[in-house]
Amino acid sequence: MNIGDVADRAGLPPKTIRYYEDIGLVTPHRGANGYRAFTETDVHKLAFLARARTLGFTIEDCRTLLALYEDESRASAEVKHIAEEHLAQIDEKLRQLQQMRDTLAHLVHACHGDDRPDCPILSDLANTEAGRSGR
Amino acid sequence: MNIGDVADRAGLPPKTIRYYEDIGLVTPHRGANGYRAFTETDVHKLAFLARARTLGFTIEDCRTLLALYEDESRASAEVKHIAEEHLAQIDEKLRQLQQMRDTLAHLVHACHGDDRPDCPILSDLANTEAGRSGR
DNA sequence: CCTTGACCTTCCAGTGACTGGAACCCCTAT
DNA sequence: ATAGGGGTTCCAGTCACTGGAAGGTCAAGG
Repeated sequence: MNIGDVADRAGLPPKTIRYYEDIGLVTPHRGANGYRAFTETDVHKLAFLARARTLGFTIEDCRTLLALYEDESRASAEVKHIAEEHLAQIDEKLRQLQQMRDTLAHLVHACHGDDRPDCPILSDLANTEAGRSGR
Repeated sequence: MNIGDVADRAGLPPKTIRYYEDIGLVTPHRGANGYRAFTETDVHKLAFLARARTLGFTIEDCRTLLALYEDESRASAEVKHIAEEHLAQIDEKLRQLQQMRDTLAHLVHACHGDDRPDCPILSDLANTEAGRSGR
């Protein structure tokens, strides 16, 4: 199968698939014309990667997960460990983002947003000390 | 003032301050020895930038916000507009992250995580169709 | 005066995970 | 023969820094 069809089926742009080959995540064979010739297994792997990426795993995590997937004698504990670490990072990021959101929402709410120059948002940015803790 | 002290006061690494000069966010003068000589105004600007960055504004947003801050005849509506767009992006990102988190938490919960190979996490990744919608 | 160590300078390269674009080749249909 | 829609490689750019090398400067202590 050619890269375009694989892209459609795996849900990844051709560019990304070429990139994944570059970094050794997939190793499709080549046809006589120099085109990449993907097998069903390749497509399956790429779909696996696409799904793992949408769950936010890093490429290196994906590499490991793929290896575990192909290792029939894996321990599920290993997979779970990776997922748990990732989950913890997501939680941390969520916490930070939520904090940002709260502060920002508060500031946006406080700004009247008309043609006058007074602006609580700029005031907050300017005053390193003021209005930082507690919200 | 030298860059190290400014770094301490503004809460930014020296490297970052040099980078900000590179991209034209601050333009400190130079002393006879070639060292950057920062004024109080520079420090204030850098603290402003540091705060804006912790709120997640892009560098380009920061540039605009700084310009607005220094423009006494600004309209607060302009500031508010930038903040609202940014807030919307944060909300979108939060939504995506939360979705990721939910799916991932579900999978982690379902995986027994022992030395056996069976693993719902890998199963999910492998089956593009299954178990995708609804959780 | 010399040295030590902490600071400062510039410049180059790398990060993560792609993405855009140029220049070129190949295949199929008309 | 040609037109189009594939495919190929390679290089550069994204974002906001960050690390490191190679070298200049300054204040304090011996």
